[in-house]
Amino acid sequence: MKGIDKRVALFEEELRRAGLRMTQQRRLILRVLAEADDHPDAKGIFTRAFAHDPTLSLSTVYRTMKLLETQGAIERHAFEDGVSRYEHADQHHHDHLIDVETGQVVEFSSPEIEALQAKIAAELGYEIVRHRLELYGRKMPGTSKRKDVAKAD
Amino acid sequence: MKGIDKRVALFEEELRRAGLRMTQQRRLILRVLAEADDHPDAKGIFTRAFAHDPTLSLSTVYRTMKLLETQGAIERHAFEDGVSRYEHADQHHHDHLIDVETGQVVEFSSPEIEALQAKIAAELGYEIVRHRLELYGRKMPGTSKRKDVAKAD
DNA sequence: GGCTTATCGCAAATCATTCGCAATTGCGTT
DNA sequence: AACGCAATTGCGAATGATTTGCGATAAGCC
Repeated sequence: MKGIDKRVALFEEELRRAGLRMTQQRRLILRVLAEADDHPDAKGIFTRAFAHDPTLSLSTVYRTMKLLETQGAIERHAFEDGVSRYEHADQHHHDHLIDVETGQVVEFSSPEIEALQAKIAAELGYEIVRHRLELYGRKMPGTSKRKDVAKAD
Repeated sequence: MKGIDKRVALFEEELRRAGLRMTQQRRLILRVLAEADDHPDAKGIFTRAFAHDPTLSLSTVYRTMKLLETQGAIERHAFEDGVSRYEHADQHHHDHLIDVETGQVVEFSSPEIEALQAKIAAELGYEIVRHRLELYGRKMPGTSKRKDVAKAD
């Protein structure tokens, strides 16, 4: 609740700097995103925001997501279900593990894997611009470790 | 040229076993796929096959790709451009490095990364069912290493 | 050769996402 | 507080990849 308003204000500044406007719908979508602890898709964001403002349109959600992405405020991911899912980008880099049964998304990061990726790319004569790493797994019985758990819709 | 016919024959057996038929169009698509050393999408496969049989339809290509995928004869990949690309599945497992400038796809495999993935998943209480690893990179000047290079359309 | 039904070609249907455009609304300026 | 204009919105239509319904065609078994 506290960090959210600050983030919205910061974003408004960035917009202004680019000659853009902080509209009611952008403010609303931003709030929905900030309150989300999962990886919602456009329709999911629209549904949540629509509850607060029934005049909002899905097009505006898509347009805003694109804007937020180019501004670097959010990250877009396309998992195997084909739709684009979003999450705010104020955190450290991480990859995703998707529970094939529930669709739940668990975040993780591994400097070792990143290092190996860079090494492999270098061996092939490339430098990495970005990467996509998704693990699709099934919960093992008996184990109960936790870490940055976030569920998808 | 030799292995192709054999592979087609093997596939025909599998089809028959499932009560399905080896049609002209399936034979043709299979041949196109076997001759491809890249990762073509449905339209690309259609174009190549259409050159040999102008009565072929794109629907048939899509239907055949789905069939081949469920039969495990091919693998489908959806890189960042959004379209599904296919490659025959008779090779060892590998991941992909995509040249962000040319779209060229380089294949590689890393037992170390696979091991790390399994370890990470286990720590989170999961066992991996499958994964998706794509590196997007840019060719480094001066370096000239090669390895399993395959270009996209 | 004939029969059954899997498969095909075609056009229409989906689905997520984008776009065109007229109506609206931020917001810097009076 | 009102003005003016470009940025933005909502809506519906357009897109592009992929799927599907259906009548016509052709595998494969007798």
